[in-house]
Amino acid sequence: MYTVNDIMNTQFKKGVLELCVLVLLDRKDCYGYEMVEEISRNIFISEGTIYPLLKRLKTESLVISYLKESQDGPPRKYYQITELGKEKKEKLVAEWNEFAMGVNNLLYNINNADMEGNGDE
Amino acid sequence: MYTVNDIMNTQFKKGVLELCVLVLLDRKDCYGYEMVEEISRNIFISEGTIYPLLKRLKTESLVISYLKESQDGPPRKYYQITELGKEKKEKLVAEWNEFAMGVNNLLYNINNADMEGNGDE
DNA sequence: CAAGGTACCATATATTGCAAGGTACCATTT
DNA sequence: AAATGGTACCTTGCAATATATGGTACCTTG
Repeated sequence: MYTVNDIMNTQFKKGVLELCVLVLLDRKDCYGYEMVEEISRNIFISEGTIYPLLKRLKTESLVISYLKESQDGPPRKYYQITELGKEKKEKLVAEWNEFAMGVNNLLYNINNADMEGNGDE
Repeated sequence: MYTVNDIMNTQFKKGVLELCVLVLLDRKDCYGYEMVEEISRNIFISEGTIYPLLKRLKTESLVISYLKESQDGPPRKYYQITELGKEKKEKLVAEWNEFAMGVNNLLYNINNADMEGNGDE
């Protein structure tokens, strides 16, 4: 079921799954189980993680949900991203990019101390 | 003092700071306060974060420490990476790269469902 | 009707970053 | 000499979140 090795550092994921879910939902409506499968293609995720997350997103009005019958099992609860959710997504994407760049700078020893000549305190 | 905006998602950092510290120490011995300054050039980090982290790394024998006098203030506690620490660093770097790639795949909609034709369950 | 896949959910736990607060050294200023 | 501010260390309590675990229920197939 899970295609990515599960030894991946759990801590790395903190905060990123919210981003991943919002990105997926910005493409199309999805139900929880489906998102676990999608995300699992790239990073390991447990089923027990997605449902509390979706609940939180709904509480924060970043998504809404509706039920839909299924032939393969019980009814599916589809989630749809809201305008607020889209804004949040954009923000998270920007933060992620900045963050990932910062980490890579540190890993590759790119010292940008000189690049910020303006004392911005 | 802190050059990176502090609105960056706190959760993103989980687990990454350990990686950053080990990478810095793999280049040269550092003391805590110094590492906060170095890391802060790229991602925000609070002083209250580094000392418990260093303590943990020491407990896990990933680093050792020694004191050294300073003209600028109280004695500095320098940290030095161990062989075990270097192994851990390599592992974390690899995990980080895999993870960051996975997230980017999701963000850029690179569907690698076809790339793993072997049903490996 | 039993088994297994699909699909949902809740609870308890562990990890870890941060804020807040504290101690102490040193140089400069008043 | 006293006050100030920067350097440098540390601890405690809190908040956020991924996971394990366990549960319910639908549907198909043997």
